[in-house]
Amino acid sequence: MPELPEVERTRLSLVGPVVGRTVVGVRFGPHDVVTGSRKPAALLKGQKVAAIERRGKEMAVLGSDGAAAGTAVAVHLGMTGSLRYHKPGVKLPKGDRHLHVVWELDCGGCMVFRDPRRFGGLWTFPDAAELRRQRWEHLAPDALVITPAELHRKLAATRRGLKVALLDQRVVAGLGNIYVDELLYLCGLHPETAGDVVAAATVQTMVKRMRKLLQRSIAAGGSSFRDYVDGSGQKGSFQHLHQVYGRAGEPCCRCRGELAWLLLGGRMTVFCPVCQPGG
DNA sequence: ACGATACCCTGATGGC
DNA sequence: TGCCATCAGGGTATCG
Repeated sequence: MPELPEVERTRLSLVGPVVGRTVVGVRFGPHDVVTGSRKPAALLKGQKVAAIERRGKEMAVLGSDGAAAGTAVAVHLGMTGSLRYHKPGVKLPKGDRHLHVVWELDCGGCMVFRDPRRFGGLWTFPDAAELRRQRWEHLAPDALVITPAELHRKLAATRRGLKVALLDQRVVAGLGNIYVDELLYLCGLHPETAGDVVAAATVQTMVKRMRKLLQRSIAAGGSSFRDYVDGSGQKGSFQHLHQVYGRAGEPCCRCRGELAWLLLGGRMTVFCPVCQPGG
């Protein structure tokens, strides 16, 4: 469930306590969630954390080895993943089978990757350039960065419905089920509207509203449903501002009509048939 | 190129 | 109280 706003909150909350720290040890849980080298050095042992970046729903923890470039770890939170910093002295629960990787830092604190459902994972690369090339090359521009012209070009190239197209990370990176439904509602667009019939001017409005939506959610700490928390354990509150997601059968905020739902691309899709006509 | 479907996995939920 | 069935969903893979 972590989408762009939740991943960005996680990143922001980790930058302070983790960037600049040196990784003095790496411990692994019982499940292997690492693709690529599992050597401690590949997971930044002995290196300083130089930066934590984000593209779409994906984070990258970049190491630096003195003057030399360090290794790089891509982190995807999947559905239930979290990346958290724990202060020195905080005891991790014993026997937690969902703790997958613990990075011990020179401050005495640690960073922990936990993911019960294991839809997320870690990918190690020799350096940041390799990570970007191998892992991020196929991703579209980030939803906060993409220009209307770029999005229009991608949508014009597909006949798929907007719901399915916007969930595709090769079209725009960072949107998931929640924010796509919210965005289409804000734009008054039916989720089955074919991508290639959307006018450039409409896409321009869409990009504006998308940025506003995502930035508002980031400001509210993201959306917490069951258990999403950021890197410091903080919950978000944007779920209280959702207008359609999770509200099928309830009244539309605008017209008071009943919100409908459809299964599109295997995803529960909630929309207002009156305010989002067509399809 | 697209839609449909299955898979990965576990916690939460609801019925009995 | 407990046991089962069901469901959710991001990404990937496969089939038609």
